[in-house]
Amino acid sequence: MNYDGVVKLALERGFYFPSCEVYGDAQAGFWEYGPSGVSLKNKFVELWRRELIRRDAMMEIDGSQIMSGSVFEASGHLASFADPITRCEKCGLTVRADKAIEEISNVVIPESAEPAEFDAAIAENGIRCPKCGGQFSATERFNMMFRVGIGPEQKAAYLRPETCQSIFVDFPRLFKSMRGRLPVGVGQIGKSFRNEIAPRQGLLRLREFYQAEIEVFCNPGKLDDAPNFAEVENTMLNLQVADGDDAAIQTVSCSDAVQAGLLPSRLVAYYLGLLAEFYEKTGIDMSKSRFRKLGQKEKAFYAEVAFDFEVEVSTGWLELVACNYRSGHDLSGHAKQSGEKFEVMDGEQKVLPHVFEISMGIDRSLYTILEHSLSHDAEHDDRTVLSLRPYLAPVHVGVLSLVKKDGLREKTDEIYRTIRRKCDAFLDHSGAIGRRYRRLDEVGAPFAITVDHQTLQDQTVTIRRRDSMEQSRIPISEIDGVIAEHIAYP
RNA sequence: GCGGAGUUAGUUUAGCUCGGUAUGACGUCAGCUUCCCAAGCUGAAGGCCGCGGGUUCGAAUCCCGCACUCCGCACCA
Repeated sequence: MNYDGVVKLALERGFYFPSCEVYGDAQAGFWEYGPSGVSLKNKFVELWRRELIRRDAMMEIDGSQIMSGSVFEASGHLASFADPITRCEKCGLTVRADKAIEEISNVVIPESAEPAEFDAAIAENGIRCPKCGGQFSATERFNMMFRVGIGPEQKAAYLRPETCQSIFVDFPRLFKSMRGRLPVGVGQIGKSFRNEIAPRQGLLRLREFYQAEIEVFCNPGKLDDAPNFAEVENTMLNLQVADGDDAAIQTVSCSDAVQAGLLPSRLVAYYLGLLAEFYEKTGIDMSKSRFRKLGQKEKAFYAEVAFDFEVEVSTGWLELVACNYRSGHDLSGHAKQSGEKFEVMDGEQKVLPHVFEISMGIDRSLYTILEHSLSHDAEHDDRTVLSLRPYLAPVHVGVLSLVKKDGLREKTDEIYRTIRRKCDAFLDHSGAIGRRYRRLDEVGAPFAITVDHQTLQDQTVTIRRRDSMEQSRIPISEIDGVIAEHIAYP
């Protein structure tokens, strides 16, 4: 399916839609999830918990979305998260000062330089607007963090631009109170906020978005220990280590990737393996995925080695997860800024842990799942089918009466009441039976149970499968078990 | 943020050139049919035509501004 097809489904079936849409002053980059979207998201998050948090015995926290200025001084976001920008006074073209200077005159000025240095370089090299030849204005810093004022004095604080800072700040307490031992992962699901210049493409580029982040704290001297590495040694990864979008992608096992030096350590390979196994279970087409090694210029300011997990969708390659080896950047920054001690004991050794991060975009992941799962079934009147994995389906089972009269409605209601607390069931009496099946196909419901006249005689119902459209009869007493078995997480 | 295209019911769409408050389809709801795979019959609801201003006796239609959506550039910590 393509982008427009997913958006149409999202609007028609309550997956997601623009925020504040009834008002003219609604801002771009804000979308909300409807009932189907929330149900899908909750199930996705549960899968993430199972496959990453619980599987690796990580801790999960839930931190504040508003954090103090010191946090972002220490993290480097106040300095590095702000782009130096300048604007053409004639045509209004806005460019990054450092990039424009480098492209036009080959003079390299670090991104973190003072605005006056950019202005000086622009004047010295006679740099003018590449589009219209106009004069550039004085360079300013545009920070992508949303600033908020706390209390009557409006003290400065910020909406977090990534969830992980609470994990770093909380690390000393977590390690002590939860009896941590290296390596240890700490995860968090939550919202992050970035003042994007041009948000676009719905869930793919938001100003307010969900992240599922994991920070693995490890002893930098023991990056090849990875105690559970054997679990993923045969897990296959699509790796793209050379520069360039079209560079070759090699499909190798985690252990081969380490041996061949494609990945820097067993620790990194282990977590990429877990991540690949997780995404396999979301139903995303893994043959359209890659772990792309980022070049020096693409990496975030805090990253030493970075791999993006990307998936091909109709609009191109889409980054779903950033995997960054952040080294000691964060903990040493917070240690210095706060005066708190962030070193911990690893056996007999006192170490400042390094951090390997798995920073997942939930909204983008959900979009990708929808796009890869949505199709038209040409063999059956072009029916629209959302072939979600059963455990991710917003509705697990539709409960239908073949017809409403002769007591079938009442019998159907009774069955619905008994199963609705055990799974996501949807009751429907109205319209032709075939239309109700098709409607369930569109929200991805893997099963439909239909009550007919035979039900009243022998206490059996038909169960219809979304993908094969096959039907079979089962006793009412077995509905619970059959549904539970098929919607269980893998 | 720059340039381009667009915005009409839940979705999709006609009407805009040549101003007179809007068309069809799908969907939804109620009833009939009682039929196990959409598009059968009857009926209904749903739009101040993105928002604001201007021109006009009168604006979906013409003009201006803004917002949003998509595409290209830039941006993506």
